[in-house]
Amino acid sequence: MIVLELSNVKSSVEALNPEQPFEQMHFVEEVGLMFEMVGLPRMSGRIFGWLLISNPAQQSHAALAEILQASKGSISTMTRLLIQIGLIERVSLPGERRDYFQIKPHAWSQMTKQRIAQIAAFRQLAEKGLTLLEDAPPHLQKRLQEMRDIHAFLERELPLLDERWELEQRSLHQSNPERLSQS
Amino acid sequence: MIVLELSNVKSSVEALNPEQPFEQMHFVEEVGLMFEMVGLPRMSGRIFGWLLISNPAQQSHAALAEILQASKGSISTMTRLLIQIGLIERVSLPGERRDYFQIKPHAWSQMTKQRIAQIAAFRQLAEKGLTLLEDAPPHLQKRLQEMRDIHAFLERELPLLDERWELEQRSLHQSNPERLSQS
DNA sequence: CTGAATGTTCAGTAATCATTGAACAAACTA
DNA sequence: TAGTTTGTTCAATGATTACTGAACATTCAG
Repeated sequence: MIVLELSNVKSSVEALNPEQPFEQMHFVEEVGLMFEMVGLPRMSGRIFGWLLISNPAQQSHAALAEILQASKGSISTMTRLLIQIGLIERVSLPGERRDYFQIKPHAWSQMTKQRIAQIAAFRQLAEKGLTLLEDAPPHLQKRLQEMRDIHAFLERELPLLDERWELEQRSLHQSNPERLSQS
Repeated sequence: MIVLELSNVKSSVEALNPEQPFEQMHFVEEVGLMFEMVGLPRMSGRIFGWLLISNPAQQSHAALAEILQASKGSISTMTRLLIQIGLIERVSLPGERRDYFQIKPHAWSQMTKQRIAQIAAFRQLAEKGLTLLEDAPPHLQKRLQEMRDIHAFLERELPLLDERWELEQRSLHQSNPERLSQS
């Protein structure tokens, strides 16, 4: 007879108000759907969604599998993906064998960088198209010129926008240093 | 015995330099792959890609099916999708029964608008998550606050960026009025 | 060493999504 | 009216992708 000890794994959900878990899982599902809309696997979105609201912020491999009702394999693959695209990170506590995952601070500027890369790819495609039309009448070239120009514009401007965001954030945290983390 | 009259349909490709078609179809495939990366059906990308380089810029239903080796059904569904998301438009010539499609001018600011809508959805999700954590310690809320704040920032700034683009374009075309379409 | 705990990899499957092709509809011609 | 052209819809197929679960590592404890 085998008795599994799961108490440590369940606590994260059951320690809460019994009304909460349902809403939490609903949130997790919604993040899953959003990720799917952006072209990422739904399960990667579920993991990310849970890490956004979990307590504590660090969650183990096993805890994720238990709460999201997913196989170990799935968790392993999807956390690898999320780490690779810069949205979460692995944290290992000293003296602990198991790994934990958490949302990576500034995960979002990582996403912005990816978007910029995509925009660059679109600009390059437009340029490739223009070389195909180099002998064509100008009115036929216009379509691709517009595509190239707007992507070049965004490629130039989005990094500046990101920089401005970083600056705003930094100055905000200076005038308000760590007040949030006391309570 | 049935004889199909296809000559009118083939002309669009065969009228060109015999080296070109291969490169053209390569371009079309690349656009297809890009669309797939962004989460849209590959065939919709092929149609869009061909409409970027086709001569004339307007292409009929039948011409698209022939050149892209796709079924009528596929073309019908995918053009509907592309019209719905604002990337192409249907043009009908007076006295002609068939419809033509072409790249919609300013297709790209349409795409920007969609991106902004997606960003708004992410911000709303973050807010929903924050209400789940309203009684949680502040350090747990930070993850979602960062998510909300950056998306609110982009939601505010991207429309301004788009406006600036429109302005730049308009002033460019005033100082250089239609010079491109003479040649 | 053996056994337990933790992760990863990968072959097989389940589910999803794009695409086809045939049936249908509408609009014009004769 | 019947026949032709043009386009749409939709059930069925094919292809792709996510996901599982079992086998395989690795590391620690005894």
